[in-house]
Amino acid sequence: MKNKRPSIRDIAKQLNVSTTTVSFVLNGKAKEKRISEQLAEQVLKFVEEVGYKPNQIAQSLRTGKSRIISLMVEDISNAFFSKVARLIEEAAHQRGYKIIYCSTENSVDKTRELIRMFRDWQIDGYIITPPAGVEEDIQGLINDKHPVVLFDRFFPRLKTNYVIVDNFNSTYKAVNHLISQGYSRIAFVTLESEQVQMNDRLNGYKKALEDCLLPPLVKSLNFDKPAEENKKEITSFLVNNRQLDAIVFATNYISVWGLEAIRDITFMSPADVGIVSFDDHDVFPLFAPPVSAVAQPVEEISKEVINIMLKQLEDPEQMNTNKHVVLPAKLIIRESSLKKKLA
Amino acid sequence: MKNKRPSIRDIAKQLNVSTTTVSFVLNGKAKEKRISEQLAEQVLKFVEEVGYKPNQIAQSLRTGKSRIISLMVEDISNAFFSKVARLIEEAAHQRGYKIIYCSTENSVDKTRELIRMFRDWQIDGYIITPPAGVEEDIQGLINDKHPVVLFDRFFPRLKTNYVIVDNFNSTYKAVNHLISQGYSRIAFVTLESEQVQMNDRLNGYKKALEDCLLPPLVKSLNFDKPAEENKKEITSFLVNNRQLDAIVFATNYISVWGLEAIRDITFMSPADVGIVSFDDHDVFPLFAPPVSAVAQPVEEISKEVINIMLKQLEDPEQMNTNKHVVLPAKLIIRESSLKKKLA
DNA sequence: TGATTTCGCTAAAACGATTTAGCTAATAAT
DNA sequence: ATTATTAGCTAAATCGTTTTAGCGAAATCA
Repeated sequence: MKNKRPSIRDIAKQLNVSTTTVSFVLNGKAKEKRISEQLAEQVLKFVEEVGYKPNQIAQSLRTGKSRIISLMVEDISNAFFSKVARLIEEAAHQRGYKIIYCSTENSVDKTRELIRMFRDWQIDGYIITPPAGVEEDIQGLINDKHPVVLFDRFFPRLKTNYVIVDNFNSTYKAVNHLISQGYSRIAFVTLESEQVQMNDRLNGYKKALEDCLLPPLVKSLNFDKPAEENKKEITSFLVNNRQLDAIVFATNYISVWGLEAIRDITFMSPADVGIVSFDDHDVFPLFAPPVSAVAQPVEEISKEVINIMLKQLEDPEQMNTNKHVVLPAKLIIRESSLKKKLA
Repeated sequence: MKNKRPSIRDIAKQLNVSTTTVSFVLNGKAKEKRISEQLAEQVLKFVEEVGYKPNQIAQSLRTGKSRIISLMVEDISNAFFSKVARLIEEAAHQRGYKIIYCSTENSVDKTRELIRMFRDWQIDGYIITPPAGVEEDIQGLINDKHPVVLFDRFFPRLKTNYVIVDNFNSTYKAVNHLISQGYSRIAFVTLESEQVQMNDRLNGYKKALEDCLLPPLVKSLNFDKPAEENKKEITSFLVNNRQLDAIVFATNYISVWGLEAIRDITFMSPADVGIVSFDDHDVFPLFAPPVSAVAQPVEEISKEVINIMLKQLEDPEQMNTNKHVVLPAKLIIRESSLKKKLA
């Protein structure tokens, strides 16, 4: 049989004191509550000896705090998100918080259900990359004084904390880099999406071309469609626009689709076309040619996110103070975006 | 102010019944406990109306069940693990369970601490890819009647449920494939590791060579060292063994290191050497040449794992019944392991 | 009719912590 | 010597559920 763990009452009984006393000592309120040093020490020693650990559930029920933070990302199996998740998890653990991750899959319904579930669980805080359409649910969290930090994207109309990268300028620079390399028919492959970060990337692209009086060429995909279908979409887009000489992909997984598409097109080789991916990926250096990327500063993003979250948790005064962190992304130039010499 | 959610008492009061009654109805025990259909319906209707949801924490405290399963993987940012995690998460959600993931980083200390923490939290079940050295901690969980499922690896001396792939035969076949392609100086790059899955892969490799009277050539890396250092190790290994004509990498991230190493060696080109990676990766098809891989059946692994877990959770009779699932892995042959014609 | 069974419901005790309010004895003040 | 203060501790309420044991009224039985 599972032999029950000792409760605070067991401890109290064995020491012939009240649970109150034990609780005070354990919560470092011995001084404040005038428990004699002698007794306090005795309690601590005994607790250490028997290895007593307070029951977190009971503690949560009583205090209303769970020391759990939820981390809802678009897709945990995406390299960018899993990296951030890993870093946030680590930082949180060090501060005594647990993280529950999950993937929203950019679905409003799933996200909504998850938020509801977490609220039922009285989770302490919410770190979210929200899909378009959950604005009200986030507002609800804020209204009810739950600490919230958004990242990767945000809602312009919502007063929230968020951490993002400067999508507009990053993309602008990436496109400019291509132009400076001599590319002039530059396409942009993105998602049909209302999300700000996607829009900013698109606008950065458009602005860069506009500034150089070049025509934009945009292809939008549907996140919800299966990958295979999106690959085909890209393929026919490329086939129908043979004049293009460079492509910017708006996320790392779109890049992967796109590269597969290029591979499958006989008249096109990855060496013939300038490529920049938004979001870096461990393996991009290994492609032939290596793929240039706009790398988001994963460590800094994670650090900012968890800091804002912990600050809120530790000081309710700091609740939803509307912190906006915009970090620069870094253009990593690899061969794929360098103009090859003509034969 | 956070306006408090209604409690079961509030519901009871408003309906002029006891909390007991409400509880019975809510838990579907109306019939069994002889609550009149009329009243039962009334309660359900009202609960629906006001959108009452039981407080999960209180429920946990009372029942001792949290409906949370912990999922401890080696590294959540590794494609294999994050895929499995995502699938398990999805299946668990559908059955009303939450998942807490975390990364062990193959550290005994971190794993131990995590297990301790989860025990404090009275987590319902444990899904773990254990690092070597935590055998006793796992045994402790089992002794205390906690549902446990290991995957990716297991401890031969431990009576536990586990789900793995047939590492030995999968590797054996992969090496045989290389041999059949005409490669004869085949190296194996792996980790210094006591973990069974790594050993089995190594042994499968050795056996295949032995059967063909070919000499083995093994390089072992250290998981804890930084990636850069391991890349250098591989580089010097390759430089010192110029005679080799094919390599099997024991995990997908080792493959990535190895491919980088090859890229950096001037006299060697990925096209010149046969390559198979244990563990597939989304981007392997995109490499030049595309990388062959032993693909673990991610969906089936996840399905088996969560099924065994749920069976235990739902029927304590089924607790730790020592289920061993060994799934076949699939050799996916891409260009990298096909012998090129000599010029 | 009186005894027994069934029906429909509920009071109250858990679960394991925290916290408020207050008690007793010792010390200080008057 | 009486009162006020303080030191040192604790009883009991509370958080929101589940569940055991049982109560009164109606129905059934003898």
